[in-house]
Amino acid sequence: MTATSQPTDAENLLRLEHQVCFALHNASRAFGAIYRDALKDLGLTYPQYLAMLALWEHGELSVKRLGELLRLDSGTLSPLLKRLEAAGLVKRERSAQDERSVLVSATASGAALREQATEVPLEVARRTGFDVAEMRELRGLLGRLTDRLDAAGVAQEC
Amino acid sequence: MTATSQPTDAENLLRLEHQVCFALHNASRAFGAIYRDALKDLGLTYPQYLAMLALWEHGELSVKRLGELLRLDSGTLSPLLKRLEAAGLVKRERSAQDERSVLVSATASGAALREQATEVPLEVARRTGFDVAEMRELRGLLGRLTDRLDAAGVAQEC
DNA sequence: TACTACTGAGTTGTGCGCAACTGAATTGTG
DNA sequence: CACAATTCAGTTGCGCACAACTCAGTAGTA
Repeated sequence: MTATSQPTDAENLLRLEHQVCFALHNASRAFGAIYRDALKDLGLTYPQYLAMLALWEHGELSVKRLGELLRLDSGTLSPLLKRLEAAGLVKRERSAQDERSVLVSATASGAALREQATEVPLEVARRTGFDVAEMRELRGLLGRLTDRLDAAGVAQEC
Repeated sequence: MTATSQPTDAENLLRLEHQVCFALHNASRAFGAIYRDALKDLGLTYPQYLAMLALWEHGELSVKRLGELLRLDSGTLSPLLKRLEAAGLVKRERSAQDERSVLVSATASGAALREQATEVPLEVARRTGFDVAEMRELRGLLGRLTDRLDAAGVAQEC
């Protein structure tokens, strides 16, 4: 570090960028800890919970479509869905129209879990004491950031 | 969704917080993809890069102190540090004062990597095109959120 | 001093995330 | 029609994150 000179705008920017990325990483993990605890009665991890939310909301989904909704590829989804299937929450079957595609849907017991799952966001909200306006603002910032990062990630191939 | 009735406050809140956590998760992964690409020439992952940043800034650190700085426990740090040691970037030795403690420091080659690493945040900044005001705001929101989540996680034990 | 409690690092096991790959089914094109 | 290119799901391998545990070293206490 140059002790005598003022930090330049560029240096401040780099520092800020690093702090934002690290803060994002930490906030995501801290949130994970809250959900891990709130979800342990259901026997679900957070990614499994997201998959069930998608199936509850949309009904039957192909692995591909589910991956688009959750931003996950088959390398992550296939084993996750196998675990949900082993737990009896989900059914998988090849599509008759396109034999490459696998259709995933909640079983009766998976659908029944939805009732119990409504407690989860209530519990999370209770424990975190959210400020609605702040969360709305945060969501907006995160959405814009993710869009820009995705664009930067794709643009790299040019 | 009940098409005829207004969503209740509870439904709004739940919907909102679900999106925030998911948005956080996605933004963190999108950032990870950018860093993964920017770091591949250095042969470092993002968590390894964070560990090197801490060692460059503070010099020799115990595993415990490093874990406090990065918010990681020995279950994550021990194998990570072993990989950095195998790559020749880091040295580990038992403390003479307290034989339980292991002191970690950058080797000559680890220190040399610092020069090359200065390109990383430049590359990330170039590709993401940050809005400084937005990033500053995001950092603040994320910090407050993490504090609240940590407090909620610890408070659970009461 | 002996005994207990605690601390710090490491190990094991599980699940997520991602890259790289395989293999089967489908689509497009000559 | 035949053959190449593409699509979709799954597998393998690696690293991170975390819980639960072990073990050695240290500190506190009767």
